[in-house]
This record gives sequence, structure tokens and C-alpha cells, in this order.
Amino acid sequence: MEISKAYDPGVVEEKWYAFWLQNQFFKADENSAKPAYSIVIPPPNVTGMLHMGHVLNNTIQDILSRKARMTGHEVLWLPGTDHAGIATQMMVERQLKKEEKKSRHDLGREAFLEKVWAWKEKHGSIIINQLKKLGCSCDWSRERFTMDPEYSRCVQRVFVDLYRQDLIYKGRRMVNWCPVSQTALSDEEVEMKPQKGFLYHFKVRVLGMEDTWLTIATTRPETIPGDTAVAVNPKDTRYAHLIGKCVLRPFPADIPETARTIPIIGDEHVDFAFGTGVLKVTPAHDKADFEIARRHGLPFLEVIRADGTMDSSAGSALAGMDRFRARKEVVEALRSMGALTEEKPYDHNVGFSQRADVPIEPRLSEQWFLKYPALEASRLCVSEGRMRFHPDRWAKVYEHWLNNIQDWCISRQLWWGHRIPIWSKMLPAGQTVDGRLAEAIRQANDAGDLAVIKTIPQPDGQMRMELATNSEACSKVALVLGFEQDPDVLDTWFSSWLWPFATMGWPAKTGMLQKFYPTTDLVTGPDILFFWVARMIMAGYAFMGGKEQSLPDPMPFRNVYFTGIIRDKQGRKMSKTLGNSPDPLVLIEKYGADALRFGTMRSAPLGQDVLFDEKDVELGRNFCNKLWNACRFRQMQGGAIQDEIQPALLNSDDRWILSSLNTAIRSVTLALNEYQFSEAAAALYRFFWSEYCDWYLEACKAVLNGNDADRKANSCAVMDFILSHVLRLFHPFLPFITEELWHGMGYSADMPSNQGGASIMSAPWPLPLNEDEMEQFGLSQTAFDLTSSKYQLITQGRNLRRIGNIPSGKKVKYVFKPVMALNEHDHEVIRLLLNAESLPVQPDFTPPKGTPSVKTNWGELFLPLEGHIDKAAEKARLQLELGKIEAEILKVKQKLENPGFVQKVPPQVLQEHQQRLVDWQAKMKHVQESIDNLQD
RNA sequence: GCGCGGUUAGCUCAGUGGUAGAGCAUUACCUUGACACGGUAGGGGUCACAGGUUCGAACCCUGUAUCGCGCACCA
Repeated sequence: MEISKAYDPGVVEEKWYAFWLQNQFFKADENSAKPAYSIVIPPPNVTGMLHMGHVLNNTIQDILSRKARMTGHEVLWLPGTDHAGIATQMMVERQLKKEEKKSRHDLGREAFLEKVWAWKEKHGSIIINQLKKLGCSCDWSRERFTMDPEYSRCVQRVFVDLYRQDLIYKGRRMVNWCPVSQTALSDEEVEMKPQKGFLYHFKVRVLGMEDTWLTIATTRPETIPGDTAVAVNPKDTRYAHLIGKCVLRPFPADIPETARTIPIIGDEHVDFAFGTGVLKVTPAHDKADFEIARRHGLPFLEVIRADGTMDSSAGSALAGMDRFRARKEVVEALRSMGALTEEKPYDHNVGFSQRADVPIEPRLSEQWFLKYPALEASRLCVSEGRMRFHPDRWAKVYEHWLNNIQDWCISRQLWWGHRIPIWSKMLPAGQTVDGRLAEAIRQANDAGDLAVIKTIPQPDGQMRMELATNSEACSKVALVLGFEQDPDVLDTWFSSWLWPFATMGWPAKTGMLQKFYPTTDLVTGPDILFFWVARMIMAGYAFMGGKEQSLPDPMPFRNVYFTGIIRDKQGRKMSKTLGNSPDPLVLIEKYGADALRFGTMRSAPLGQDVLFDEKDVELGRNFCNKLWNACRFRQMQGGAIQDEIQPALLNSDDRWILSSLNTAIRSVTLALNEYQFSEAAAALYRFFWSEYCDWYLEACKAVLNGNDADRKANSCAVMDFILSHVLRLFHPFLPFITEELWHGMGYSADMPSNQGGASIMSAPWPLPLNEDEMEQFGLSQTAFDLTSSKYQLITQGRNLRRIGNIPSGKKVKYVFKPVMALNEHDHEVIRLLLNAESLPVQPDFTPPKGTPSVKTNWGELFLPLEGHIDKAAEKARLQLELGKIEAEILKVKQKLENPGFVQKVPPQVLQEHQQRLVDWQAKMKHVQESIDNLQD
């Protein structure tokens, strides 16, 4: 192959991705005899565009998948997208408004949904294509969407099943209402944000008492028209005597006083230290007040409408006004009637709709709720360690959430999503199920579908008959009989929580489920621990635990890896509004996908947020280029691939790099097994750059510049050995460039097709050398250390140039006074790497006075400078060094003189310290001599 | 308020009891036959603070400060 000077990722990446797809290397075979490894992708929103969070997330999944393939696993990485109810609907609504100036209501439900589907068809694959650019090795033949027909049937089935068990019920409750999206939200979708507001005090007259007033503190005066009581703590001596009396509510001012006379009640909930100790009770617009009202049988008075504007019940002055505008109006009105006694700035937390970013309005409404199933099993699998969280501190957060769990509000007043599979009809009490419907229900159940009917008595004496079914035939009969389907749809997460098995053909016992469930790893951000991870665990235990699946453990995954959150280099969250979120595709264009992957992984330690800096990607690009050029260097030596290393011809540097490779294989494998991706990347980086390129390749040139063809060939064999291992170790991180070089260097040529012959993807993951191989190659710690100290000698020798201000590029003469026999190879390596013109070996060398030198266990190295030395400067430098050495000696001496130390410390540590003292003392002696030599 | 995590070189971070590390940035030198997206050699840190345990603490314990996150919140 002809290798260019710099690596150009663009063409290479496209070529190999197409190649992988064409050869179906990503495809999972459920009939394979290999052990299974599986991941289901956290499905990105169909509205999504690839951002740095996706890059982090999916690179990790790809690394895990590719490594698993190389270690001989049958890998399923199952991709797909999420319909993302609110987000998608809002996006299409916005577009509709912009382009056609219409609302969804103008179109009607059906026509609007057609629009959304059309939008999904057009844009839904954008993020999928972006993942392909990143190199993701997903099995695209199994791509799923949470609103696929089969998937939707799973959602319905689960709903009906839970409904049958009375775990799903309809209730009129206080919910988190988003006035912009105009739907209920779950508690998890509400984000508390600190807000600057005001705490207002206003007074109301106590009826039937002479000049007695109560002062009430509130942050929400606009809800005064909805107050149906005033509460005080019964233990509060200031007010207890007033319980049972009434006060006059100031608003709405245009209704008779009798209609706004409200009682003073006593309730333990009231904190008499807060505000004035008097609480206004607005049962329809506050969660706590709702509970108080229930305890005291107070009426509920709604004064704010679904869209966040004031209802006519709030009085004609406020009707139709936005809630925040109304707040100001009410304050002014109180002020003008002289009732406002205080108005002071107040910081407090307000719940915001996560999606629409506006304050939530607690609102009384009828919604569907779910009592979470399988709570205990879900808790135990983590606390008992059968399912492991990485890092495991998230297990505590998970447990805490489970222990404080509230029923899940699962209905949404949206159109885009899974419509609730309930059909109902009002009937006179006592009416039985129509025969045709009863027959349809029987048939549905016989066919393996679910159909359940319930009757719910109504306050007016009628009853509501509810059919829950996932059978289309059955629901059609109900429609004919005048039943109507519930208009709401389900929370998006009510479909996502089934992802690990609904994507694999559940409820049937499919080959795919048998092979790949439970999945091995889940990789996701901690921000969706409650939304998604926890609920998937429950769904696993609730629906995969039955006899029909016959699983030893129905858990959905064995390991959960929580990524950090990607922030910018100032530590701020990436966001569109801040404009600090780089477009990964631009980065891929500029630096290459491998560079982006490597840079991201290198800076993303387990369990920490990632401060992203484009410099990291630049580092990745530089690294790819280094890899490219190291291979180019091997290529330029010519010759065929050398796959036979001749042990007899190995030199000290060959042995050193083979030992080093062995260490690298161990540490990279270990790090990956422990999900320490940044550690694995750093270990590879260090091995390849600092050890292979900086030392081995440079030392290699001693052989390659020579004339011994056998030894040259053997050096090439070692290079090929190292490179073929390095490429495989790097493949999970850098899939494209490693594939290109794997083929380009010819390493694929001799391999069986399914073991690296066709693609590096299927090449075996490198194993450390076994003892036989170590012995055959003559590798040992002693030999390794000896060569390491040779390199230390070289570094120190190069440093000598500074003394005479000799440029590193200038060839000079060094003299070596060895302590042991120096073989020809080592001699040449030292000479070459010192960039020495010559390196005479003179065992009895007597240097001219003041010649700079270093002393090592290989011997003493001199740089004769012939009077080029600034003696004063050199002396000062040596004095400084002497000071440092003395400090070190003092430290070690103090330890060794401490009787406690000598008695208690392990012998090995003691010996280390003693050796250290000897070394430092030798060094001190040498430096002292050098100083003495500088004296005239 | 409760819980969790962080505080180590100018920056971003490794380092879990035995000589303080990496990358970037920085200084000097080098365009040498793989690579300037490069090479060589440097400089730079009383490991937030205070106690304690230990022969020995960046590391273990206690407390404090500070930053961040999660949960719960008093209207």
C-alpha cells in the first residue's frame, strides 16, 4: 500500500463503514454457539441531533461491542429511536404554526398525526445516520422504534395487564400541569428552580369580632379567589381561639360577601414559625392545600384554567388574564384597599416543566396512575449486587428513590404517542356486559390477547363500563356498541421502560430473547436513572419473570454504566441557548471520527463529568497521525510481513518492547473489563507513543541503518508483531484507522477469514504472552529494567548538552567509561540516540578537569566540551542539584533512623529505602566531584 | 434540611498507605530519511484547611471551608 504522509480520515471512514455493512459484520446471530454479549441502545429521540452526550454514550457502547466481538462473543447491539411524545409534538406544532399558521386543533387529531408521521419519516433517520458516521456497530437490521406496530402492541398489552391487576387506575388528583404543553406531567418531569419572587402579607377581617384581623403570608396572591379556608396551627396560642370563626376573602370583589366567607381551620401542617403563621388554603392549586382540604372536607375552587389564564370564577377583573399578570393586579388591588401590609423580596424554589421551561401549575384533574410493580425485586437485585451499577454510588440514589416512590401519572393530554387502550361508556347501574362484547373478550383472551372489563360506579348513580384490551377486534366491537376510546396518550417512558424486551419479540419466547436477554451492559446518563433505568428494572421483573420466559433472573441488564455529563471547558452544561455545544459532525469532518472518539474517551473518567475541549479531539487526531506514521515507517523498511520472530536474533530493545507490550495488553484489558475507558486509552497512548515510538522505533534505527539483513528482517518481525497487536488493542477506540492499517499493512492476509482475515473486527483480542513465550523470547524483569536504565543513561547524556549550550541537532563526541562489557548493539543504540558523532568506549578514560558527566549503572558518560562551559553557571546548577539530593538523603535517613520504622516495616520496603539511600549518596558523590572539578 | 461527589502543576484530570504523575499550556533548542498533527531537554505542586490513627498519610478517620449534583421543602 502507498501510505501518504498524513492520515486523511474522510475517505477511509466512508469506505470501511460501507464495507462493514455490506459484509453484515454488525449482525447478531441468535443461533450462534458463541457466548452472548448484548446492549440495547438508549433510544435517542426521533427529533434528536447528535450531540456530545450521544458521542460519549455511543462510543462507549461501541467500544464494549467491538471488544466483545474480538473476545469471541456473539454481539447484539440493538439500535432504535424513541417517539418522544412532548418533544416531537411540540416540534411539529411549532413548524405547523410557522409554515401554515395553524394549531393542531385546526387540523384535528387524525390529520395532525399524519403530519407527525410524515415528519418522523423525513427526519427520524437523521440521528441514526449520524451514529453511523461515528462508527457505531449496531445491528441496523434490528432497528426499532417505540411506535412500531409490534412495539405498540407490547405497550398496550402491558397497560391492560397492569390494569387487570388494579395497578393502573384512574383518579382525580393534584397533578403537575404544564400550561404550555397543556398536559399532566410526572413528578420526574418537574425541575425545581430557585426563583426570586416576593412574599406578600395581607390582612383579612375575622367576622363577628370587633376589629380583629388575620395577616396571611403568600407568594401567590393570584390564587386568593380560590381560597376556601384559612388555616392556623391548633397549638398556636396566637390564633387557636379563632378556629371555627370565619374571615372574609377579599376576592373576587364582585360577588356577595356571603359567597366569600371562608372558615378558619386548625391544621397541624401549618408551621407557626413561617411567615405570619396563617396559611391561606387553595385546595385546587396547591398540593399541600389539597391534602388539608381533604382532611377538612373543604370545597375545591378552580380559578386558573388549563392554559394558565385566570378563570371567570376568579372574578370579572381577572378573567382571561395570564396568571403572572393577575398576580400583579391582585397585589395592586390589595394595596389600594389597604390590605397589603408587607411585600418583601423572597427567594424560593418553584417547579418548572422540564420540557417547556415554565412554572408548573398544580392542578386538579383526572388522570391515569400506575402503582409501580415489582418494587421489592427491583430493589433487591441492585442491593444484593446481582445487577451492578458503575460507579456504584448511583445504587444509593436508586434505592433512595425507590423508597420514596409515588404513583406514576402515566396519562398525557397529547396526541402523539400510544393512545390509552381503554374504551368506556356510561350505562345505567346494574347493566351487564353486552353479549357481543363478552364474546369478543372471550375470543381475544383465547387468542392470547388481553381484554378486561371493569365497571365503576359514578356519583350520579350511573356506572362507567371500561374495556381495556390490546385486541383490535375486541375494541372494534366496543366502538360499535358506542364505547369511546380514552383521548389521552401514555407518557413516553411508559413505552421506553419495555425497551430491553419489547425490542426482542416479547411476549413470545423468541430466539432473540433466549439468546440475548438479560442484556449484558446498559450505558446511559445518570439524568435518566429514574425516568428510564429504574423503570426498566421494574418492567423486567414484572413482565419477564413469568414461566413462559423461564429465565433464571428476569433483570433487564447485568451492568449499568453511568456516563458523566458533558460540560464545556468552563464547566457549564452544554446547551443550545448558550451555544457552547459543538456539533460532533463538524468535529468529525475536521478531525475524523476516530479522533473524536479517542479524544472523548481519553478525557472521560468513570463517574466524573467531562469537561469537553476541542483540544482533546485535536489530541485524538494527532494520535491517529502518529499511528499512521509509525505504520508508514514500518512500510518504508520494505519486505514482506514478518510473522516469525527469531528469538536468537532479538536484541535488548526488542525484548524491552515485547515486555512492555505484555504489560500494556494486561492493563488495557483490565481497564476495559472495569469500564475504565480513560485509563485504557491512556495506557495505550503511553505504550504506543512514549514506549514504542519514542524509544523502540528510535533504537530500532540502529539495526535498520546497518547492513545485517537477518537482523533487519527480525526487527521488522518485531515491529509487525507489536503493530498487529497495537492495532487490535486500539480497534475498539479507533475502528476506522485500525481497519485501514490492518488491511494496508497486510496483517489480514494470513488470518482465517473469520479471525481477522476479512476484518480487524473479528481478529482475536490480544492475550498476554504465556510463560513459554516469555522464556522463548528471553523476557524478564531484570532484562527490562536493564534496558530501561540504558534509556535513562541516554536521557541524562542528552541533558549534558545543556551545560555547553549544544543544540540537540549538533553531532558531538561523547566518551563512555563502562562498568560492564558493552555489546555492539547497545553501543550503537546509545550513540545513535545521543546523536553522537562518535562514542569511544574508554575503560580507563581520565577526563579533562571540569568535563560534564553522568554516572549510571551502565557506566559513566562524558561530554568533552573543550572549554565551552560557563563554569559559574554550571557550578550554580550543580549546587542546586546538590541541595535537592541532600534533601532527599535527609528524608530517607530520617526514616531509617526511626526505630519504629526499621522494626515494623516490611523487609522489602526497608530494603528499598536502604537502596535509595545508597543511590542518592552515590549521586551526591558524583555531583560533589563535578563541582570540585570545576574549581580552578 | 438529608444524601452523594469534588477540591492534587497555569488548565483538565490520573493516582486508595511506602521517592507526587499524564495531557494541554509554557521555556530553550532542533526542520535529522516515519510523523512539526513532529523531536530533545527543562521549569512548574508544603496534594483546600485543622485535628487524629500509623513507623510512615494525597490516600484511612473526625471536623471545617468551598464548589457541584440529587432528593425533600414553609404557604
